[in-house]
Amino acid sequence: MKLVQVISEECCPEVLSAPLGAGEAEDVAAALKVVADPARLRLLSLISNAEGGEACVCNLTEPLGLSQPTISHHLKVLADAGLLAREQRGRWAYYRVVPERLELLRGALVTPAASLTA
Amino acid sequence: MKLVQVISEECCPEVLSAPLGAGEAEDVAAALKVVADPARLRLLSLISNAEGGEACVCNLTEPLGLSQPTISHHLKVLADAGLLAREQRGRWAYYRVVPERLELLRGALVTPAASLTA
DNA sequence: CAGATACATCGACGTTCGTCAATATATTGA
DNA sequence: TCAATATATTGACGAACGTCGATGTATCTG
Repeated sequence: MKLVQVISEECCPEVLSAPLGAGEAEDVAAALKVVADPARLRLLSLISNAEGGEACVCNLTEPLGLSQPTISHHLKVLADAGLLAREQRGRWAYYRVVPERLELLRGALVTPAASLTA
Repeated sequence: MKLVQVISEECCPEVLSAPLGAGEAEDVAAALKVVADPARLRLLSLISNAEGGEACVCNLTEPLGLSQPTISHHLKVLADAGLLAREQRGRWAYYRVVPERLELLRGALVTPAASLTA
């Protein structure tokens, strides 16, 4: 997961605003790929709607119906992409959504018409 | 590619606004997966910035450096997802971006804070 | 220190996906 | 009708990805 660094640094240019270079396209695609997974979308959704806006792994394993290693894996992917913040408290690891990062992703999908409207 | 129908019909709920069900998560993920590919992002970008906002396959093969069948494949994926409109004129097939569909995708990634601001 | 709990990492397996060469289909023009 | 052009479809291959069981690591408790 080396893409993560790239994502954190310069992602994401608006796809429709100017012809996308090969490198830019890969960066944006990598960033979108993180979110283009049902399990990870549900994790974002569940954490965002949890009490206090945060949740530990133990709260997420059951509702998703996936194994604990799988949940941990997805949380790591999301955290590496900057979409989740991780905080260790005792033996629990609490995750919370980083909305700014999601907004950056949204920005990549802006349409020229919508930009003028805003 | 049966997902296409689903996408066209009811996609996409806001991920962070309410706990996402398994089915909804799969729908949104499928819709995002269409866009989470470097070649398809460049196609959207090139077509959007082409003269008249449209382009035929012959104009897209060279700049992407991919084979004609691969370009046709990606165009079909994008068109099936409703992100591109296809029009046959003579022996050429012209594609143009459907901005509304992209906006729908953006809507799925809205953050609660951003919704209030808007 | 020993056991239990919460989470991360590792290694492996099956599936999905992007890509291409080969071929099929369709439209134009001579 | 026949050749040429533009695009779509098919079949196959390799790489990437999601998933799991087994194991490792860290923290708390008695």
